[in-house]
Amino acid sequence: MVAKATIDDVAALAGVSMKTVSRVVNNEPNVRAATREKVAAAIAALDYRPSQSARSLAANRSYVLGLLYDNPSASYVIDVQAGALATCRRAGYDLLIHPCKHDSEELTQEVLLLARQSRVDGLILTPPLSDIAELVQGLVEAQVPFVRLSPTENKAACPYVQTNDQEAAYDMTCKLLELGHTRIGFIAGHPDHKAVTERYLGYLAALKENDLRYDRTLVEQGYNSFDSGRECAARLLDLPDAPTAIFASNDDMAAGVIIEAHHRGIAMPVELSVAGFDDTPVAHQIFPSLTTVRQPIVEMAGKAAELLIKLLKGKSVQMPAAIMSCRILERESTHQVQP
Amino acid sequence: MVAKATIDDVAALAGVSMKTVSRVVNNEPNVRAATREKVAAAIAALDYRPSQSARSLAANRSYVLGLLYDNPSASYVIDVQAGALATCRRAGYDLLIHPCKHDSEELTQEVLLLARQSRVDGLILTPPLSDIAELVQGLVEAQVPFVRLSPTENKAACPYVQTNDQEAAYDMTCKLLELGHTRIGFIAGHPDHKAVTERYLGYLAALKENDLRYDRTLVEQGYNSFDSGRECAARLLDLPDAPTAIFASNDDMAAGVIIEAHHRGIAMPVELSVAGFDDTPVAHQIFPSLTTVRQPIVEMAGKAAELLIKLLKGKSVQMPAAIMSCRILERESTHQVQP
DNA sequence: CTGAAAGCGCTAACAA
DNA sequence: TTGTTAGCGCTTTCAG
Repeated sequence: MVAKATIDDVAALAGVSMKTVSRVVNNEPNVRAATREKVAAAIAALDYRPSQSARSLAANRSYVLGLLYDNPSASYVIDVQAGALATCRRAGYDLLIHPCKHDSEELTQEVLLLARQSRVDGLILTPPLSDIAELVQGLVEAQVPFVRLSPTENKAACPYVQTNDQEAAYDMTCKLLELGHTRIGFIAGHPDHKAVTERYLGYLAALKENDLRYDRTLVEQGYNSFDSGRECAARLLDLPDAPTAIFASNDDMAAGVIIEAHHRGIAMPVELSVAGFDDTPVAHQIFPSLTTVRQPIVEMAGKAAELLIKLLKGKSVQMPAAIMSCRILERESTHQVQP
Repeated sequence: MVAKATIDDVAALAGVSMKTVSRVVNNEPNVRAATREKVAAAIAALDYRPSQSARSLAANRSYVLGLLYDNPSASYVIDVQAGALATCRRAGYDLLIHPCKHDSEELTQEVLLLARQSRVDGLILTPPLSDIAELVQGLVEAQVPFVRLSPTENKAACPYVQTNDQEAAYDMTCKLLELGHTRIGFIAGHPDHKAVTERYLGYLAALKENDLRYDRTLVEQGYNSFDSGRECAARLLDLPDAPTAIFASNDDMAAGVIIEAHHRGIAMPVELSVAGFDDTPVAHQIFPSLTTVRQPIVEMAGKAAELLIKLLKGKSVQMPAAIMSCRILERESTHQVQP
């Protein structure tokens, strides 16, 4: 490897002090335009690249954000990563990923270590970690800067980004009602995953709004997985008075519904309408393709990283920080109820 | 944040020198057991955590590995990340993710920057980046340590990990032949993605081995995506003498085949057998569930990280470094040919 | 607007 | 087996 130029080399070549070079590199004010150009030329000539480790040690910041998640959906995680990274790159930050177990005993300690070792300057939490009270509490106490995606509790703890997904669940339910369905099955999300379970509230609100009585047998407890969706669907379809539409709290479970219906020879969407939530890749790779809700995950994560960086710069961030909109995607799996 | 203890504090409390503490922390030899314990006690008492930035600067290594990828399959990327991270954690490393564009002009420069800024000590390249000659060349020249997953070219450049996936493609084709299929359509992978396109060789070898003449019209050029798979399927199914089985080079394209067949009212697997490759989540979320090939991706990535860390420690790594085995998963989408 | 000096917290090289 | 002395390459502080 070619010997790397240091800030001293640049300073010498430009005929200025180290500090001036530092100012130019960091876009600090108080440098004459002419000086700035001279330094820029020297930097270019030497192909100088600041050492991150030296910067980190001296400035006591790593210029790295940590992304925490415990989510089995690969597409969700990839989207969050992509959004966060896009912002990071623009701002000169890198992203350290840190998958973990939301039910681990040592979760808080493990995460605090990241900050204590000065590996990350701040953290982005995604559901269901956004709602782990102990973790949130621990970060607040240790004064580690962080932002959350889709938290449902203790929203004052830190800035956050969320969507109107409860409203979208309401709209989706209304759409099914408009199609003439009166018996709409619902598959709830994993109890530990608040952001998903709250979609249930949208379902309930829509029923109430339309004066439909709430039938407890139409609601099944799922666990966000394909298999759990399939099991819930089996129970719903076994009902003497089975639903004509099933709304699952996420796409994986909705896919389970569709597969279970296929195996029973139920024609979709004519005999059964199915709706999901998330617009994961499976939603359009399945037959019939799934009517679902798309959240702007990439944008949310980008916004979250943006808020975090703002926070790191000491700027105050007003809360609630950002609420973004979901969109219903009507595809093949929903249909007018049959007489 | 509580004032963090430094190595000096530990040394003072333990009544030894800074260097001895350093030795204990880094598990270096030449410390008496008693001293080691004394230091360990002091570390525990102060809850001392070494600063990564200071370590990085002094030792000139970041203890961070970089993971490079340009792969649209979320599940593939997540699996690679999981495998690499598992190894990293055991070895005290962190993982920086770096998605990029394999056809970008500045790819090599951009990647070299990561190493030059001392952000990463070494890199893991995944397909299709494993086969970007300029990038590989650039890393070799800059003496940046790296390992590759599933490279097909210039294998002497660095250690690598691969699977016997060409053999698996051969086996899968044989399996279809055994089921009585003689007209087996094949959907090739994206030309830029060598690791996928080479599966075609397995298909060809199986035909040859079984004395089946090669029919050019049965082979379609796909681009790894669901949509391209669907388009290829449409062309194959439009053939006057359409195939009774279609083998797609990956699951996304196979899913496209299944959906296209559904829309044409073709009963699967009775009228058409479909096989894929990769065992992505869609493979079992689709109807009929997909017969496919599972590569041990998590293990491969773990092994790759292991090799890289070995390399960083100056140990020599023999090449070819590791070849891992694929497994065919027979599910619902393949069936005896109909008379 | 610019610069000199003093570290950041650790490891490396060398002594003892 | 242990300790001492120098830095690593930057940013910060404070002086000009």
